[in-house]
Amino acid sequence: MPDDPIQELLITARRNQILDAATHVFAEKGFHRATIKDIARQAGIADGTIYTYFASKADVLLAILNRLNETTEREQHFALGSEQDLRAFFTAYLRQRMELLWPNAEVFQAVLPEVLVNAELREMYYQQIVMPTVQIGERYFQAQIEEGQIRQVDVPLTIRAIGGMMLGLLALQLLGDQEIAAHWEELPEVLATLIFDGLKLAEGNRERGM
Amino acid sequence: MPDDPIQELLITARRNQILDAATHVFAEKGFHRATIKDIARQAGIADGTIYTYFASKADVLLAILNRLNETTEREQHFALGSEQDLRAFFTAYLRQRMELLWPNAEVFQAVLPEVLVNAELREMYYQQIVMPTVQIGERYFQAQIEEGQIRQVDVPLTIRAIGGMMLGLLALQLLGDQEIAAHWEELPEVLATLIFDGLKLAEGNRERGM
Amino acid sequence: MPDDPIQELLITARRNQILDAATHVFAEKGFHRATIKDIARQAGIADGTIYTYFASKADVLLAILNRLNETTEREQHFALGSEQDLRAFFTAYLRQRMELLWPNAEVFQAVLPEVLVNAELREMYYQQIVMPTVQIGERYFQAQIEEGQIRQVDVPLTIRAIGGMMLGLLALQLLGDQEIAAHWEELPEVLATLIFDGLKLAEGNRERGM
Amino acid sequence: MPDDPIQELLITARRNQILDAATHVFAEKGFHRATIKDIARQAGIADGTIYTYFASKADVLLAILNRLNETTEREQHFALGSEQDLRAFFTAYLRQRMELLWPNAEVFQAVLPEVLVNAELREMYYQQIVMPTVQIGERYFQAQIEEGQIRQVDVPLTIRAIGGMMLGLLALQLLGDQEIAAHWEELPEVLATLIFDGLKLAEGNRERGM
DNA sequence: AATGAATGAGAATTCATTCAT
DNA sequence: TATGAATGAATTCTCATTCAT
Repeated sequence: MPDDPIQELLITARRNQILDAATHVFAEKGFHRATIKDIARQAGIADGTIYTYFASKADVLLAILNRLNETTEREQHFALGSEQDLRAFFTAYLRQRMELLWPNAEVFQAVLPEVLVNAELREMYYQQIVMPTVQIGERYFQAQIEEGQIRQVDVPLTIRAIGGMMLGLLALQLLGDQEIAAHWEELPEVLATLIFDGLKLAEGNRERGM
Repeated sequence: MPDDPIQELLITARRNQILDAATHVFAEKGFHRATIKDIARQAGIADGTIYTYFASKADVLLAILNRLNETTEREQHFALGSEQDLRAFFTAYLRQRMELLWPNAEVFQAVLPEVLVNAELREMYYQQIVMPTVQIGERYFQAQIEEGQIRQVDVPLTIRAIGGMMLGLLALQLLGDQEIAAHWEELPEVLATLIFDGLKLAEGNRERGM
Repeated sequence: MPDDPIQELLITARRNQILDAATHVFAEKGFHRATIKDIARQAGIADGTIYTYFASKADVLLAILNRLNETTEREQHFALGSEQDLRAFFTAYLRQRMELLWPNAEVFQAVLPEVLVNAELREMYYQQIVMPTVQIGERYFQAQIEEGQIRQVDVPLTIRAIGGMMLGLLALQLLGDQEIAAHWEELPEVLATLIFDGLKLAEGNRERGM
Repeated sequence: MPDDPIQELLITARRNQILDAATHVFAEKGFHRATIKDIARQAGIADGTIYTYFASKADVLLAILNRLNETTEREQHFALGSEQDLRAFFTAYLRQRMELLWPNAEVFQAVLPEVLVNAELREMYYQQIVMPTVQIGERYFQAQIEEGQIRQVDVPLTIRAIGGMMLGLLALQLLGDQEIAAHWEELPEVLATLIFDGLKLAEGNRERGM
């Protein structure tokens, strides 16, 4: 009975149905303003049913976070360093990062505000989502520096700057910025150029004011 | 009574006392978990007194946001472009941005989560705080490009990338990142270099692997 | 189907299985804190199955009460007055009363609290369990008095005093009294002496202070 | 402010108002069936007000128990052993016990069922109410035996038998027994005679069948 | 008959807000 | 103006009961 694979499937499906509904409602109203009734209605089930699958409202948020964690882990496995052209690689890397963040924008909107405010969730989010991502980047950057592909930089701070930039851009979009929303396809290119080439004029152009 | 300047002063002082208390409590527990009782106790006054100065709990948050807005406006007026060396200017600019954000970290922690979740506040925050800052940056970048000081870039996205980076770094720190907290003095330098020079090797170093 | 004796047996067995489980759980947690799930788990069946045998949770308690009633009735039929020695008779009588009460202590703990609080159950318990027992005692005492075996007493109150004593001692034990639990074997003797001889000194001992 | 004697008085009065209401409602419906709304309505206040004075519904019950404890303690101080005639003393003693129990019948009905079912309350009730009463009795009985006033008996069990008798008679009345309710004035006399003289015929009457 | 997921009524509790003092 | 007790609407969660499988 407990290991009946069909049961298992039904349970997983129902859990996901609830998590989808909760993500939507949390993103719309925030964790606290969203009521169990809201989530149940959105999921098309009765209030009580939620408690068959989750211990509490907080547990629902936790499960959303865990699902995000799984997604993050899965998508983290991409072929780093297979590119020849470093700028092209950066573009690809940033595009992949964005393709992880943007489609999950609703999830972040649902989860971030509460994470920022709840010490326990904060710790969990930082350990399970932020840190692993940061570490992958650090390892890769260190390798690139050692291979002489990129300039000597303060790796930890630089990685955080780049990661923070992605997170910050997402936040600006969540805050209602239309520019980012309208041009997000171009963002990887723009960011890659910014990060790789910097703002300063190319060597040859300096005198010519271009 | 209404125009008595001493009265006015007392009222402002009491309002600020309450806002300070509320900022602290909101940052610690979040807007919803923080109760009027918490704020009153922190401010050393009675619950009811808060309602002499603010119409509602939401109004207290709004007032925190407005006070932040005033701070932002005041500090926004800095002498742009007075620097000769552009990298030095960037360092100074980023340092000034950070000096606006970091000491107000508690305010942001108090305000951001709720702003991300409340459409009305979001609109207000975006119009009054994000947009003005972005526009100042846009105007300045445009000027620099036209003067041939920096490379041709997509100004709106680049500005947002840089602003987002600051916001994102703040967010990472709020999420508990120790690296940023420990090295925030060095951040302006590191970021200025990253943004101005990029990651790619300096021209002369390319073959030598440095 | 309805009169199939094997069916009947199965049904009775299942009902008793549920009643045993419920008695245990009610005694442990009380009627209200005990859930249908608790009872079902204790009985090793599914929640819903209970409703095949009982109309409601209250009905389960009622059935426990009725089963207690049957037990009481059955054990009530003992040979009164067959003893010669009246003190020996009393000892035997009290021992028999206690042997009815003590092994059913769990049942009383399950049932009493709710009976004390529920007018309907109270009425039922009083009519079906208390009254019959009291009446048997009254009839017997009356006979003893008429036969000149015991002193003239207020029969109804005396009977209630003795019955109450048994009930009260059980209650004290349920409340956690170790003395009673440790010495219940001696109780019939002690009580018989108390009730039959009283506390006062035997005639011959009065002067000698013993 | 915290030690303002008028405030203190108001608080005590309001607490007692709530405890009176709760006692009534608990006695009528039992702890679990009684809702906070019931208690509030009975007390003529709003639901929430109860939580200004008590931490929870369980805390209200606890407070009823503590108030009972205070009453018990206060009334326990009576002049034991001042009587000459032992039978008269017993009558007085039992009357005093009953005058403690009977007017508080509602309190017992409110409290006993839950006490019987809740391990924590049980422990508390036993330690604070049952044990002190038992110990006073034990000490007194021991003294009487040593003075040669009463027969050698098993003191602990005898005391419990007498105390249990009182408790059991109260229980029988709570169960709806009319006989006890109608004759409770006579009970001390009847019980004193029963306990002191026992049921057996007075010496001289044995042969004459009286 | 047995199961146990789903239901939704009901209860305890919280807390923003009011208002008499 | 300041106070804080009182209010009661709103919310989370529980659990007896139902019913499709």
